[in-house]
Amino acid sequence: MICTCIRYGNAYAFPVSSARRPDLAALLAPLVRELVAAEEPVLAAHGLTMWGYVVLCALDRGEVRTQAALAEAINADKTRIIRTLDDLQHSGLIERVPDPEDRRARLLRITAQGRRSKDAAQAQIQRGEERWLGLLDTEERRVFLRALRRMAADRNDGPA
Amino acid sequence: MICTCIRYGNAYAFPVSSARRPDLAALLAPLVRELVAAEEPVLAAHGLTMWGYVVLCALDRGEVRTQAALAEAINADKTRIIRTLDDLQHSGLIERVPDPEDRRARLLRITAQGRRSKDAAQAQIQRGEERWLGLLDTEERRVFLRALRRMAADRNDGPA
DNA sequence: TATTGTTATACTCTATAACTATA
DNA sequence: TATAGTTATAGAGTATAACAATA
Repeated sequence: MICTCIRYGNAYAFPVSSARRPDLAALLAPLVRELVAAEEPVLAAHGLTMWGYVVLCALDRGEVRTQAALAEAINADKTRIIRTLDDLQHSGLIERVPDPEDRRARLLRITAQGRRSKDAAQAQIQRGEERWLGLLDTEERRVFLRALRRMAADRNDGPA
Repeated sequence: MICTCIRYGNAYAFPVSSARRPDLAALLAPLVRELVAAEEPVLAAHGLTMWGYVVLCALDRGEVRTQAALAEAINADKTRIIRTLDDLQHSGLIERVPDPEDRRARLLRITAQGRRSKDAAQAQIQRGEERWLGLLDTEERRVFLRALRRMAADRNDGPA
């Protein structure tokens, strides 16, 4: 699969099964890979890396402030976002200021420029997604996105 | 969230965007990761690795015979499936016989035992997928899977 | 003692190059 | 010369461990 499946954080090939219906992952994983492949040149054109874009999106949501919280929010190790933060800060896309209430922590914030870059990249990314969503009619598209959001939102609720 | 995206074959974190709607990849990638995480213990219980399962599924489809064709079919480098093939062969799940018409090539075939293992694992995997598909009603499920198959099938058709 | 951010190290997985034997 | 399969090497990306500063 991308057929790739993911363990640790690495990607593996996925089968397109011969069963009555293919495994969900076997359908989804190649699609994800294509979507990601389509995103990368767009991000590059906007001077962003994938991780950088991830961070900007998370900060723009405004739900995290510290590096530790950010790392958890994007499911990354706290050590592996540091370089990304360094670069984003150096480019003026984020700010990193000491937390006056906890001098160990540094508070992160997306800058106006960072938001502009992120929004511009995202707009182009979502236009590109029409290559796939355009295969669906209006009703299918509505149901698909609703279903997908529900399944994605179930993330933290499941029993195991 | 997985939040992982894929480049080369590696995984990256994905944003949950603040836009009108999240990026498709941001919705799909975490879901894929969860699906994969759910598959792994099942595969392990059946004595299979993810790559091994991928290979068995591909061979069971019967569309490829040589190692090179298999590698292409599962989007893997030809060098990185060899160990997997060695293991599968050693476990009696596949056969690898010289091609009488081209003595360079080795023809791959899933064995009856291999098919049993694959089918058993797949049945359990698809039962486990009900954790997600069960969130959809009958009509949603039908539309979702149809839409997904259409988008996944578009793989080789697109303009770029 | 625990936590935040950081750096340095080791490990996993992958791709690349090089080899052989055939074609 | 090109291709199928294989092996060995180097590289990218990640997690783990260890550290300083602060709580």
